[in-house]
Amino acid sequence: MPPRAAVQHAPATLDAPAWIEAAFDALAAGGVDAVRVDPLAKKLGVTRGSFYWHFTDRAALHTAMLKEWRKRQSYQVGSRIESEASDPEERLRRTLKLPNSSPRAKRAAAIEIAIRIWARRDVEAGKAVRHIDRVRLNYYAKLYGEMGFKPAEARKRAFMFYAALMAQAFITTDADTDVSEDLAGMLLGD
Amino acid sequence: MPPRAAVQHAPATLDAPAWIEAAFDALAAGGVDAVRVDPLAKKLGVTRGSFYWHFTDRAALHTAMLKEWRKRQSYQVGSRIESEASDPEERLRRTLKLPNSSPRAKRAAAIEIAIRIWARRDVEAGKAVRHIDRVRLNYYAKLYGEMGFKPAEARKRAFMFYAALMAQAFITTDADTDVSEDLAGMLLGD
DNA sequence: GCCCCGCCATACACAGGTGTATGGATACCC
DNA sequence: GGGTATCCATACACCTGTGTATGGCGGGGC
Repeated sequence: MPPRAAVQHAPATLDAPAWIEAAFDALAAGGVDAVRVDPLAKKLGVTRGSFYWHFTDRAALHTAMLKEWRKRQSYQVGSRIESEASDPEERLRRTLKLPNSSPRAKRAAAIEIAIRIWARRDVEAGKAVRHIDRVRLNYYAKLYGEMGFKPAEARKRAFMFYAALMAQAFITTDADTDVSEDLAGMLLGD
Repeated sequence: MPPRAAVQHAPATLDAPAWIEAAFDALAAGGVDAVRVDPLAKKLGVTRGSFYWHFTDRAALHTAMLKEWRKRQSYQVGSRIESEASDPEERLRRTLKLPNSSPRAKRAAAIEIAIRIWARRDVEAGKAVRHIDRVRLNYYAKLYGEMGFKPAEARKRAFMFYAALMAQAFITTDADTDVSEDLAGMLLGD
């Protein structure tokens, strides 16, 4: 037997979550169209026989990914920020810094972009995105509310905040200058 | 001969720009991977023979698209806004409304998203995006400068402005509520 | 020790896209 | 009105990916 290609810590047996994780990598790298069974199998060092055991379909993998993404609610809502920080302003400030922090966050941002363009043609992906957007905007608005803003103003500021957060992932600043400080200054006051 | 499929005003002879336009449609709909020769040919009512006459390659089409996109600088810089409006504030205000205006703008936004995710794996696309971001940020900063802000502050505000502009295309608000008014209020003052 | 079951490999048929080679049609030139 | 250049159709070989059917291999229960 040909030795199974050297992959990181390939567990003796491959489960569905492992496939989903690899699928997210492919998604981040090349969009939905890049999450294909055969390439994934090669990267995982197995054949498609494994895949079609855990999933009925390529579409099944896609829906599983969306379900998983919804569950994690990707970026940050209800994450450790919620537990670590106390006052709303500090929470927002930390949230704003996330995109520039870990490579894990960069991966999450890439996944986010991919899902958003995916949502243009897939109904389920669209539902997931709308759902997450609602959840996040409500959360930010809640925090701004706790800071003393009236509901209408809080919602506006929440949108601006969300916009600034996402823009850090989308806009390619020349150097990798960290603009989160400036953004915090404008959105939260110095 | 089978009658050439009924396509809108199909010119008797198909030139390279026509292929590129169709390619942009495909790009907006499904990303780079969706801009394929055979489907394009079918949609245009011709065979791939036509394509391979105008282009050497699929890659050649891609680079031609990037070149064209750079030329138009997509969204708005130096567009009719520049010629119609006089003062910088009014220019920014109009720019902010663009995403919610015409279906043409929506198409441009879709193309924009597609190119941005494309830029994650393609070097040339990455260069194009960085270039455009630089151009736009400089332009917005220039306008803010004309409004009286000092360079550093102008650059910060330019980023916020750009963020808000892009977010309108990326964030799916519940209804299609036009938030451009609120954004203008926060970014430009009421 | 046998059997069954979870997990994967192998092999097949098929669909769709790429690129090339070559021929055909049409218009234009003079 | 024959020749040439432009533009596209047709046909071919090839590759990549999908889904299915079937076989093989190991380990746990008893």
